[in-house]
Amino acid sequence: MQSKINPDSFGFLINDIARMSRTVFEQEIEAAKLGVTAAEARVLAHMGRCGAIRQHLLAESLGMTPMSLTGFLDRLEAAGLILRNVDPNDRRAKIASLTVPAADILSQIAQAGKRVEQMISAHLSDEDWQAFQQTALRIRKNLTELRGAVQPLENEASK
Amino acid sequence: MQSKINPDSFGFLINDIARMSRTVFEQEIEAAKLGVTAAEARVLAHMGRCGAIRQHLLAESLGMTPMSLTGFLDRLEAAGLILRNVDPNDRRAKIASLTVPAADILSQIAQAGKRVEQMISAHLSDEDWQAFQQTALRIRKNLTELRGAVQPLENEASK
DNA sequence: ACCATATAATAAGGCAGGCATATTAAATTT
DNA sequence: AAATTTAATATGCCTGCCTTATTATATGGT
Repeated sequence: MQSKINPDSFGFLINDIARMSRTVFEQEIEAAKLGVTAAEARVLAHMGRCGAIRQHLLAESLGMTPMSLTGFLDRLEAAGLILRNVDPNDRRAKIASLTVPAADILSQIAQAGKRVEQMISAHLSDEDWQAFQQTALRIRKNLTELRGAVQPLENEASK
Repeated sequence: MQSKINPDSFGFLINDIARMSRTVFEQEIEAAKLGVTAAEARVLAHMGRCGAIRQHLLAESLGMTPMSLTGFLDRLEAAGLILRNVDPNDRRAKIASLTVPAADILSQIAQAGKRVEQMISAHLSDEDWQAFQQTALRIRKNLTELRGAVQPLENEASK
């Protein structure tokens, strides 16, 4: 009846994997002297997929607040990897885009990612690995939907 | 040839899941008013599994530096959830152990974890879920071994 | 027995990845 | 034209983690 907790339960397990694989990934990136962190790489990767995009949309696609994204973009801009241009259709907005040098970085990030993937998937059959990724995609979808469905409070009540 | 990066690759995917599930977990814990963070909960969980243990061993089992652990233990001690006693066999060392009130917290953490697990595994068959966890365990093992095998540098060279 | 070295915890301080709140400028609605 | 909403940002905070000392104690070599 005392509900023994165990550190192999889902949350801890996923967390461990994320933490350790980020460490490995960052070591790879460090070794490649790219000068970006894993989180910054994630921003670049999304930008690579989306193309030029307004910041708030990019933030949404990354699942972070616009303010958090601002910090990343500040650093990436300082590193010459992205540009911020005023949106001609809405002068409040800025459109973030990758610079030419970013392409090379992006490709090296991808390679580092693949090396890490290989290390991580050692001793796993291809089927198991595929299945794992499929399930992971489904889980992320569940989580995304969960997040979308959370705010049924705080609309009413003032005024 | 241009090695298109995509944000569904392993690293980003795992990271997304970890981040989002930690958020959900923290919301659950917040709602339960336990007064601990997810990372603190992880420390408690490991302590629950290990029993009374020297700090540096606990840190190792958690994959963090002893100094990082010190901070966690400071907070947990202040919250009355753990004790630090001098090891009678080595007065430099301290042995961390759970207090009686921690048992209740631990059990509530476990319940919160289970609720999150249910949310996350929605729409998944039991087989898929089991397989996922098995693979995840294997992956963590790979990562742990990787970490163990990393430091073949920095011993020689001085003096 | 004494010294050198190694080890356990900790203090101090830093960095990254978030967040919430408030501000400013521009767009949109009325 | 005024009120409201929206896009980005400034400021300042928290948490998780690290590195580099520092202090106290153990331990091994001679």
